[in-house]
Amino acid sequence: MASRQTASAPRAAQQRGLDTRARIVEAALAAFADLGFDGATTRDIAERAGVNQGLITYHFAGKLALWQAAVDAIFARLRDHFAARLAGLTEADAGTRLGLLVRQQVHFAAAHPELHRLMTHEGRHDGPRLQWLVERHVRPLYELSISLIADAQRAGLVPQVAPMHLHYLLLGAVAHLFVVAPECRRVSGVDPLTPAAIDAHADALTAVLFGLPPPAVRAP
Amino acid sequence: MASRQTASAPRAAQQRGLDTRARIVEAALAAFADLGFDGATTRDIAERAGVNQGLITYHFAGKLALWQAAVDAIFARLRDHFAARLAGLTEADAGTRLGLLVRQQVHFAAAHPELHRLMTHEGRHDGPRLQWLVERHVRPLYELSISLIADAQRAGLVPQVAPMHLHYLLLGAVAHLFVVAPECRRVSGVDPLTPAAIDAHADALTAVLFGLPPPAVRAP
DNA sequence: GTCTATATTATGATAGAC
DNA sequence: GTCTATCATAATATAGAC
Repeated sequence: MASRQTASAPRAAQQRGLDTRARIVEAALAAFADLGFDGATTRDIAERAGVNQGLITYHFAGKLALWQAAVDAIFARLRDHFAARLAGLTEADAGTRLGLLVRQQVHFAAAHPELHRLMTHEGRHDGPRLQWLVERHVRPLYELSISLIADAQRAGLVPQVAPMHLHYLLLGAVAHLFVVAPECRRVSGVDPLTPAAIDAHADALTAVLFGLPPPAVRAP
Repeated sequence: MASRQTASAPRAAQQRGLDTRARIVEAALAAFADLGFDGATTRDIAERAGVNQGLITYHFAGKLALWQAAVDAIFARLRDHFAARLAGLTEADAGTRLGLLVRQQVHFAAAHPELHRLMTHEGRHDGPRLQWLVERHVRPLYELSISLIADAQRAGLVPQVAPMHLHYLLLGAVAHLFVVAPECRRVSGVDPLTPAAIDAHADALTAVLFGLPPPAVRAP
């Protein structure tokens, strides 16, 4: 990496650089999720991160490289979330597994709406950015999702329709409420980001999906 | 309106102006749905409409007024769609009515993905534009949706959860596939905008929602 | 590593010819 | 009604001081 110093260089300056880099990535993630690639400006990102605009060019090759770093960060967060909460669940039956997975998706979407906001920006135009995003992050998750849905179908837990449709149907059902949270607040008066509303949304989704009341094992 | 001529003025020029105006609104709708208010440029809109950029300033007070005209146009299309296809269905039972309504929403979202693309752009930031959008267009539709959901719940057709959650859950489930159609094409190889895929999505949604195979009465 | 200053391009809006 | 030309502003990226 261009900003990495040699082994004999002062550690303090190196550490400071990494912190700044992380703060820039965090600000970039928020900005890109809010406004999309073209809508977000490097000036705004620098301001959100509390640094000068010139520093972005120092730490990243350009706006695209910064966007890629932000995308990597949010997908890493997604993997961490599910690795931490669904580990050692391979022995549970397919129904319990899918139910918890769906609840965890709702909780993640509420805690990190940046992911779906980013995806709804990028998913609508084909091009080099979408190609990179799909090959690097989306495809593995999509294939995992499809195989889990097929498992649940073999167990008779969800309708026997094409898994692709079930996948996108669930994705939209899980996340749309949190993507348009300000609209929901205005039209209904309810803030969907409160813990009670998040749980209510997970309950609604599992009730619709399984035609049943929510499972006894609740998500943390 | 500033462009309206007096009664004695030539009708041909007036008609030409209205046609141009309509073409600009159409191009603006596509651009705003694709890129959002800030991302879309008046130059791009003028180019898509095949007119000069200066004409936009002549026909509309500014970018905001053009955006409002585009929003009015897509919501008028929504009302026309449902007025034409669900008229005289008040005698049908609540189940048939809700099933057909959901199928029609899928068909509309596929035929006019601009509506949900617009809403997912505007719904995420509060401000004057969202306020205008909600008060003018969203609130009446939201209240209609909530009352239809409550009807279906009284008939025992859908789970007894808060109608607001069911509303946003359905909206996302209906439209997300079409909003991110390019992503779907890349990751799954399926074009969601083909008639077969649209029907398959409607089938999947009704199967999940009612826990049943699709109804005998199919949407046209 | 961080900042200031600036070159270059593209935006929304306007003025005025036809 | 429609077009060309242009202004003022704000964008990304760069150069160079500290």
